[in-house]
Amino acid sequence: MARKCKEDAEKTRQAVIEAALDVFSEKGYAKATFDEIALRAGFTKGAVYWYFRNKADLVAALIVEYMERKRTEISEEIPVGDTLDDLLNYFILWGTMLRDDLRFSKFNRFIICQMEWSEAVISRVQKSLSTQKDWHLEKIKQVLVASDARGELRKDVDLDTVVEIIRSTYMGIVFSSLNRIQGGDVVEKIKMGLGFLFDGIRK
Amino acid sequence: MARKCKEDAEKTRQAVIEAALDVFSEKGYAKATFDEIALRAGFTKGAVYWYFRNKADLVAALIVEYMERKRTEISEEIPVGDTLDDLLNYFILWGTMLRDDLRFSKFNRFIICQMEWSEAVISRVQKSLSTQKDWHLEKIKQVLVASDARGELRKDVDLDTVVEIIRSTYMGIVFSSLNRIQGGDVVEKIKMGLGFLFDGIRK
DNA sequence: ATAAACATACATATTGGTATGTATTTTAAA
DNA sequence: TTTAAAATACATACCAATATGTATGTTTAT
Repeated sequence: MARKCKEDAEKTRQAVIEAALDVFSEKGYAKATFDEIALRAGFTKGAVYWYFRNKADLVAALIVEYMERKRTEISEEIPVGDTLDDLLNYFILWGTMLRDDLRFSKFNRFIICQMEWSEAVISRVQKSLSTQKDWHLEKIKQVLVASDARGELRKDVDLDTVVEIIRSTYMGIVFSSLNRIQGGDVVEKIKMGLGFLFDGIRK
Repeated sequence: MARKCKEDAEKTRQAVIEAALDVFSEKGYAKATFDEIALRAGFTKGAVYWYFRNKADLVAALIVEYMERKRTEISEEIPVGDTLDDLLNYFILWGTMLRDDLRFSKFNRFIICQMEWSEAVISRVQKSLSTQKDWHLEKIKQVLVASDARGELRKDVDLDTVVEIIRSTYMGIVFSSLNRIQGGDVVEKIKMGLGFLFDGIRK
C-alpha cells in the first residue's frame, strides 16, 4: 500500500508496538520474528522496519512507551503526604494498576520473566529514560527521611538500607505474583507485607 | 579423538555444563551456540550433542545439577529449630551461599535475569525436580505454624499469606542484589529486611 | 513532483541438528 | 590369555530451515 496521513501513520506505529507485546509474550523475545509481529499488526515486515531499525530498537521503544505512559497516568493520583501510610498507599496504587491493567501486567510479566536483557536493549532503554531516575526509590527515601525526622522510626534502622529493603519487598511481591509463583491478590499482599514491615521499623 | 574411560567422560560432561553456564551468562540463553559452548569446554559440537539432545536439554541439565548440588551441600547445615530466629538463620545461610559461591551466584543471575523461560525448559526442569517441592515454602510454613501454636504471632496475621510474603521478601532482596539494582551486602539486607518483617508479625 | 508509507522480493548468514567417520575401551567368546 | 566384535566418546562435514536486513517497487498525501 501507500502513504497515509500522519495520524494513520502513528496508528500503524502503535499497532506494531501492541502486536510486538503480544508476540513477545507468547514466543519470548528471541523467538519473536518481525514477520509475525507485522502480520499480527495487519502489515508486512516492511512497515516494521520503516519504524524500527531492528529488534532491540523495537523492544526498547515498547518498554519506553509503556513506562512513560503508565508514569504520566499514575503520577496525578499519587498521594502527596510523607507518612508511612502515604507510602503504603503509594505502593497499593501501583499494585492496583498492575492488577487491573491487563496490558500493563502483560508488559511487566514480559520484561521480568520472558526477556533476556542484552546490552543492546539496556543501553537503548537507558538512553531514552535517562532523565527520569528510579521512581520508587525517590518516593521511599523522601518519606523515610521525613518520618525519621519526626522521630517515628526505631533508632537502629539504617535509612539507606531500609529504603532498599522496602523497594525489594515490593518488587519481590510483584515478581512472585507476575511469575505466577503465587496466587491470590497482589494488592492484598502488598498491603500486608509492607504493612508488617512498616510496623517492624516503627518505634 | 576417541573414547575415554568413564571418569574422563563424566569430566567432559561437567566441563560442558560449566562452559555452558559461562557462555549463557555472557551471551544470554538465546544467543549461546553449541559451537561456542563446545569450544569453550575444549571440545567440538559433537561432544555436546553426545550428552544433550538440544539446548533446552542442556540448560535443564545445568539447572537441575546446580540445584541438586547446592541443595545437598546446604541441607546439612540448615538450623533444625522452629523459631523465627531459626528461620532467619535459614535465610542467612542461603544468602551467604549466594554471596560467597561465585559460580552459584552466576548461575542464579543467569536463570533470573538472562533467560527466557520457554515451556520446553520449564517442563524438562519440573520433570527432573518433580520429587522435591519448593524448599523455602516448606520451611517457612513449618516455622510459622509452630510459632503460631506457641502464641508468638499477632492474631490478625493470615498464616498462608504471610508465608508467601516472607518468601517474596527474601526473593525480592536476592533478586535486587543479583540484578545489580542494589549494591551492599545481601546477607546484611536479609538480616535486616526479614528481621523487621518478623518484628512486625510478632506479638 | 516529491517524499512518505508501506509491500515485495531477495541475498545472506547463522545455526540447530544430523549423518558419518574413527580411535579407543569394554566385553566376551575361544 | 588372547583376540575379535561391539559399543563408547567423541570429531568432522554437511544440510535445511529460518530469520535478519536490504534493495527495490508502488501508491498516495502534500
